[in-house]
Amino acid sequence: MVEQTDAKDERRRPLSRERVLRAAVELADERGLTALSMRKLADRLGVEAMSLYHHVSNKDDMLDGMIDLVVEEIELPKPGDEWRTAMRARAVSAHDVFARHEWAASLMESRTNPGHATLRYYDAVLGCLRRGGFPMALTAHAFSALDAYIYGFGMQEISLPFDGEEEVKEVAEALLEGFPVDLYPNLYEMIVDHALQPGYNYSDEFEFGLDLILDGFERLLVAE
Amino acid sequence: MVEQTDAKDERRRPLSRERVLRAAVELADERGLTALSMRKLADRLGVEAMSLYHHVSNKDDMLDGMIDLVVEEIELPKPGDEWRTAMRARAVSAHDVFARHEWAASLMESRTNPGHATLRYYDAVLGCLRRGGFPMALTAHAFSALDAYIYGFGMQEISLPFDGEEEVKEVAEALLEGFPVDLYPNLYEMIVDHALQPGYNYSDEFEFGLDLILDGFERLLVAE
DNA sequence: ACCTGAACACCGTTCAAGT
DNA sequence: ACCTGAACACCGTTCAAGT
Repeated sequence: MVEQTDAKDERRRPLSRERVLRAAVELADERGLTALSMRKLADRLGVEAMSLYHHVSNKDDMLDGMIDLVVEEIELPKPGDEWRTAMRARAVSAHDVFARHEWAASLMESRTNPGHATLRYYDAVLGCLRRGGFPMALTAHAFSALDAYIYGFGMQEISLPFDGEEEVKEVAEALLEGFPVDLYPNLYEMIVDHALQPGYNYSDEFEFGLDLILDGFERLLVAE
Repeated sequence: MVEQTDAKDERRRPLSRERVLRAAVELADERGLTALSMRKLADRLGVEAMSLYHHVSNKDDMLDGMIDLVVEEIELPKPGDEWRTAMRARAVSAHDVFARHEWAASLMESRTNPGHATLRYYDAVLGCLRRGGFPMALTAHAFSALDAYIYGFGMQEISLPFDGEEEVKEVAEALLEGFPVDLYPNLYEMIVDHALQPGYNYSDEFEFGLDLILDGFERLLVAE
């Protein structure tokens, strides 16, 4: 009579779209998007692959659903906050979310079927800028620039072959063995004299660029 | 004895890594990355799939090679040009290249094995900034911000379900049939009162954001 | 040296059949 | 209503065999 939630019971619970999507996100987080097959996902849910098709119409539909689940994690700009505070917070939050779900940034931009969470997110961002006094054209500029930057940075970051400050050094030092300094002198200088110096952390670059863009729009807004 | 270069002769020419990669880029351009399989590529080259493995070690290696071929098309910053002119030109060129090869931006950021063209491209960009008077830290900031923006914008753009001004309107108007205005009022306003107005062209947003970022770095540079 | 046929271990998806 | 077994048309890749 005690409530049981161990793995066996979990497996016995009936499938639902929600449960399928959550398991898919989990699998993609753990093993990457290429390891996410309908068959392996079914396996993890203790079910046959074909059963999944009762809850998602196909793999594309499933990917769309996964994206929407991830976007739900992004902190929406709070209606009371000043536009700059709110935009900064949502950008940092989006960046965190993309770091938690490394497969998401690239997938998000290649899908063309935004779900409810995505539409609500976009709407909230636009609303925040408009309430902050942005005219229509400037709102479009800011939306486009910030979004491009946030996704672009997220993708850049996950393509780096390391996590954290420690690992950077190991990887870089291995890579620099036999590095053709004469061919790429500026790259060499950047890595050795800057990126490998103590205190440098690539992920700090995100907020630097973000603030630079926000500064730019603030300047344009007061000039209107 | 006349030189013949029709399809049949083309097919009979021996395979080479170069020829495989060029055909792969062509196929991805025409039919998208998901349609690029080793088997279909072999077909197009008039050969069996297994023959490709004499020229690329596997599909990953092939993807790396394709990226490098595409990066080669990006105009390198000219050593004589002032940093801002050169950075603007290379950003616009990169943006053009990603528009020509829609599959490339997302693929580029997910690969971790940069080839010669990619390393040379990065090196040239860094060199341009350094020669322009950028201190090391600011060079890293500018490189990171510009790259994130360029790739991010490229991905955003290709995910839009239309090409050109005409088609925007058709797609948008179809989409707005039954659009839940009350749920997403700001999105609705943006689409109807701005994006669908004559003269609006999404791809113009690229240069707006680019100039804003370049402005920001110019300001920081003179303040140094 | 370069290409191939057959095979292996995978995919997504359909459909008729089971409970 | 929900799940499954068998099947289909695909994948990338290996390997021994052909020229």
